[in-house]
Amino acid sequence: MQPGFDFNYAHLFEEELLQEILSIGEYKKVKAGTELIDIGSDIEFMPLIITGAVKILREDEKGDELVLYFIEQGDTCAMTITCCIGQKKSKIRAVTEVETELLMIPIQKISDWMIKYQSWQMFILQSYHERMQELLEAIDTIAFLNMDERLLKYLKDKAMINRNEVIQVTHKEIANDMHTSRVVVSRLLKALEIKGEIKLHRNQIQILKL
DNA sequence: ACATTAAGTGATT
DNA sequence: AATCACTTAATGT
Repeated sequence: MQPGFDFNYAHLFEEELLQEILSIGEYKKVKAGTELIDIGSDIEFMPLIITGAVKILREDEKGDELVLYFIEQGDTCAMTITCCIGQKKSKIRAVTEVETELLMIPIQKISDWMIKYQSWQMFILQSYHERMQELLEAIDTIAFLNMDERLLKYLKDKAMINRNEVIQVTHKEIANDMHTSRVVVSRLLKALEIKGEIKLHRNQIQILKL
């Protein structure tokens, strides 16, 4: 059994399914910044995250990005579920945020196991539900929150994912993730620093109030 | 010492 | 909140 897998998933599935997952799933360890799924690509595998985190983003025709949410250990990608009920091409991009360990499950197995295992069906529905919630939260954030609140949420999410109150990032990168300009980010960060929420350094930001 | 990249700022729309 | 134009600061060669 892969290290870590036990901890996150073992209690969810019955023994027989667990053995199938372990024998069929392909174990992978990837570095931070690895693209797992691209927009328009065919989805062949469903990733089960054992450790680490993945950034899910949307992109427009010009290549401008917008981060929707992050997924962590014990989570899976809802896009792969969508593709099992028709849609084949991915509508989102998935990039690892930190070094991540995963199990790649062929998508055919998703529906096979849905019929065969009650626990798997629950897991898939539960995951889909959680992703739906996160998507709604992302919409709320973009539609109802001011840019500075949005920025603070982004920083806190990022700190949470990295399990570190100091995050390694440039203002430019934040601007890309939030689909705004670097100048705006710099100004808002400065304001947050004055408010005592964060401390700024070159290439890194310390979150003071988590 | 010089070039490059990150970050700060005023002014304008 | 976006863009421009410019400055200042930090870092690499």
